[in-house]
Amino acid sequence: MPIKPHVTAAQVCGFLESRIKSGEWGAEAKLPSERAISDQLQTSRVTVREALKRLEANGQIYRSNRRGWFVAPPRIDYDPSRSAHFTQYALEQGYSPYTECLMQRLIQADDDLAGKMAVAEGTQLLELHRCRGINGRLVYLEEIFLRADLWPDLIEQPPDQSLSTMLRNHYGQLFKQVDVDISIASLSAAQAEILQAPAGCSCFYISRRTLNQEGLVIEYDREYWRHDALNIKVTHQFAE
Amino acid sequence: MPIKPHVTAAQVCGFLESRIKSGEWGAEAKLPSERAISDQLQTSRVTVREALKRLEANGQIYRSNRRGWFVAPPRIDYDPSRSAHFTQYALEQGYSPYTECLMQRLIQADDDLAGKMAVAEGTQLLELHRCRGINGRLVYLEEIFLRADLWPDLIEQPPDQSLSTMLRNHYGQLFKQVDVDISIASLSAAQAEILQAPAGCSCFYISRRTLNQEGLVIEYDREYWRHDALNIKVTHQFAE
DNA sequence: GAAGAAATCTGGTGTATACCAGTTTAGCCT
DNA sequence: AGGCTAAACTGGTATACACCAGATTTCTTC
Repeated sequence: MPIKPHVTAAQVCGFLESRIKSGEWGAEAKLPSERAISDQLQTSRVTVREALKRLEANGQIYRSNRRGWFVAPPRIDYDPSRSAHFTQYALEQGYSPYTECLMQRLIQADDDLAGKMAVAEGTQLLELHRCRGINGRLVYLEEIFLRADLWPDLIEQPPDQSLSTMLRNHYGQLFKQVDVDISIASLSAAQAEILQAPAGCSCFYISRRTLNQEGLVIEYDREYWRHDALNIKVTHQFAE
Repeated sequence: MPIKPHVTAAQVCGFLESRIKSGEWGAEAKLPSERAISDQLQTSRVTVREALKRLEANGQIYRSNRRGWFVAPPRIDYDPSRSAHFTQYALEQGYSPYTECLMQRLIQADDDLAGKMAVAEGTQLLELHRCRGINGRLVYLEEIFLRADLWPDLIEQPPDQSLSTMLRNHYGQLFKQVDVDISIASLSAAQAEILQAPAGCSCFYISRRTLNQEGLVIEYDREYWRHDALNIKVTHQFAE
């Protein structure tokens, strides 16, 4: 008959959750360290970590590599079918958006990319890597692929402005259709490092193919979102 | 200077992944037990579990409570904006769909539901809980809410047939618009038990509001999907 | 005060062990 | 062959401990 029954991970979850819900720990607040929590609740650090991972799984908290655990801010609403700019979405919802171009280069389409963009293998493509954040926190990485023949001067452009606006205004392209794929993936080691997330962290994977009126794929992009940062909203109107 | 460097979780991931990708362990195959893997690779069970959880996070494997770990079958493609029946989707993709009605009752709309369905608080609603699977594996739970005044006889109907077909044919309703919300949540203890998933397991949360031509909310449902079972595909056509 | 080095703190990852609660299997009995 | 029981097996969860690497803070030095 154990004198002191074990403190369970579920109990630790409850303890932490009540403090988050009560507002004692507001958005972006730093939680006590794992060791401090395990001392306070008379349990082991392993149990505390188990509890923290469960709260992380449903997006209530997140961690920043070796800096600590933080209360997750509200999710951003996002409609991937609208090809709309992240910047506008973020501003409309009262956030401070941030974009950084990580890489920009010309590549040749491999088998997979050629299929996705409906071009011949070896076709020259412009590849852009960007990361984007709100309120100082990086929330997703994106890899953009554009047909080099359609955007001959694009590599000269400043990469931080809204790409969709630029494509629309400067190149006069009109979007006709967007195909969106959403699933769950995990971050590669390199991606995890950029987002300051742990190795193998699960994320939202969103890929989009944008077609113009002639049916050409004018943009193909892959986004890797922190799973706790995003709420996807899609509205579909049925044809009459 | 350590004589035997530690076996890392990443190495265990590599070991398991190579066997899955090579086809040595096909879809639905049972992996060796955690203890057998840790013995074979000369590492601890904790490290093996860490590796298994990473593969679980990106949907390569899944676990069934206290039965073992299994190779995840291909994801099912699903377009939540089409209000289409799961059964049809599954059949088209060559799966054997399965549906079971777990619960069916009349309730009164609380504050939250009243808002979602655009009715007054206290309005009588029909609530249905179902679970659905493909090829013998449960993949999601759904909670459906219908206005009792619009479907007076529905509670008498056999619950296992396609609800959307039934609504369309039997009640002559035409769908006009669907609002879809997608995010990540975690399963409640009760939900986890039904899906044979571990406590606090992360899942896709999809909620849908279907409006008819008069703008009435004729159906509101919440779906909780195994995160590894689903690939969401949405196509959006821009207006001319 | 600014710059740089060192100590401290934090999560990340590994070791070994233990016991519990369902699932599956093996064996026994009828 | 069928049915029951008990043993073995599986993952789930907890203990305690140790060391690493990066982030942060503090202290020292100029």
